[in-house]
Amino acid sequence: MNEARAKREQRIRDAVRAVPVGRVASYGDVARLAGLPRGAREVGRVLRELPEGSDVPWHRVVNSKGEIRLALDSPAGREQRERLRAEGVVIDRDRIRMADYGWRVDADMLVWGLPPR
DNA sequence: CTGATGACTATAG
DNA sequence: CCTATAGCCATCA
Repeated sequence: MNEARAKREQRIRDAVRAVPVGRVASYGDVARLAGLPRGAREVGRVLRELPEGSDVPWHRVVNSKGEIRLALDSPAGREQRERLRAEGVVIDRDRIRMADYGWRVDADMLVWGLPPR
């Protein structure tokens, strides 16, 4: 029905799947990784629509300031904090220090000995 | 088509 | 840190 849309959504989910355990990425980061530099908002929509039990690590996506945007008291909000803490991500005063846990694609690639570019 | 919406973001004060 | 403002863009009523 809507090929283009399905394709974009798939790319966004794949980009989120690329975020390593114990690291987080912003909506904008994910959008860029998915080839949609202006698609931060769409990333949010796609995550919001993920089916229960999806293998997409949606909890590793936060805003550019390192804040979790789901309500603190909501089930999903608690779930996100829970999962992140379980992965070793420190949430200090309701936010995550991106300097420490933000996924730096280039640096990680070097560490993993991947694409030189 | 129009206007409202929003798991967004950058910038200015 | 906070508020305001302005871009952004797919989606929906």
